Amino acid sequence: MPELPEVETTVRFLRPGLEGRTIVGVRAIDYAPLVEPLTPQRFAAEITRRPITRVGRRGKYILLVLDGGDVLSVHLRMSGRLFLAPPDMPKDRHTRAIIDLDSDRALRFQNPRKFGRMRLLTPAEYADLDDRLGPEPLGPGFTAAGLAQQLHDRARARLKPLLLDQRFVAGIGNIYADEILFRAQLNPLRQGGELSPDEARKLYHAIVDVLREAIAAEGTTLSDSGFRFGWNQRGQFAERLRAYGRAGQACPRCGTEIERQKIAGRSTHFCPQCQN
DNA sequence: CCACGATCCTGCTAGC
DNA sequence: TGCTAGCAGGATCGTG
Repeated sequence: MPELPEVETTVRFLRPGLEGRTIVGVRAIDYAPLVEPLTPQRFAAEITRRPITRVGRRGKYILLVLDGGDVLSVHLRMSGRLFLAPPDMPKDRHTRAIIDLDSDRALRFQNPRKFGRMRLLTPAEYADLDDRLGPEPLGPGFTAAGLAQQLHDRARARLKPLLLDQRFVAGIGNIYADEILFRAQLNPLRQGGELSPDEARKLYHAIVDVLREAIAAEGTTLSDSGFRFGWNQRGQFAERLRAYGRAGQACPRCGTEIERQKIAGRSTHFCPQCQN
């Protein structure tokens, strides 16, 4: 569930409750890989008593910048939720960590599938992470000319796996990749190098516009177990999806049936008529 | 360089 | 209605 718009929505709701607060303890870490390579005890000891100076996002990573410059990064992967709750709220079976603060809220991490990860990074380690990620699609460094160059550099790769590649552009996942290609009227099997300058520009604007609109709608919640932010609120973008999850339904642009096909190992939804 | 499949996990649901 | 196989928003690694 969590792609850039969902992570950004999460960050916006966490920020007021986290910035300026100090971590006073860590509870409920029930499986080691969550905080590897540290042990849960070591992880807790390392972050306890440290003030949070800033809350940010890079791609799909949530970043808590600690006093001194170390970064606590949180990746929600497929099923993670991160929210502020009363410290004494009973933990359910998906609660994987509770970070206590010097306030009346605690930061709670829920993660049914245990794919999510938290890591304490030194500034140098964060710089490495930053280097491994492509441009922020909503940042000043992402331009139409830059994207055209990147498409040239990755000329033989298909568009769908390209958009999913976090080194290409940071933050796009399966839902928004399909929505972006629908918006740009590009077939997911097209190769980066074969796009005309006009098509590359369309792709650029589709990336920016779809992500902005999804953030404005506070993300996509597809099911009861899907993405939530704040106090269990749902995102509103699901009702505005035009390709993802709509296999067999009429294309909202031309009426042709939306097709579903496995590409890059991921279910891919597109209009065979107007994405050609 | 690129595609593909396996892997890490658990919950949900489509189909029988 | 009840069961179960297969699929799911992510990322990484090994193979060909």
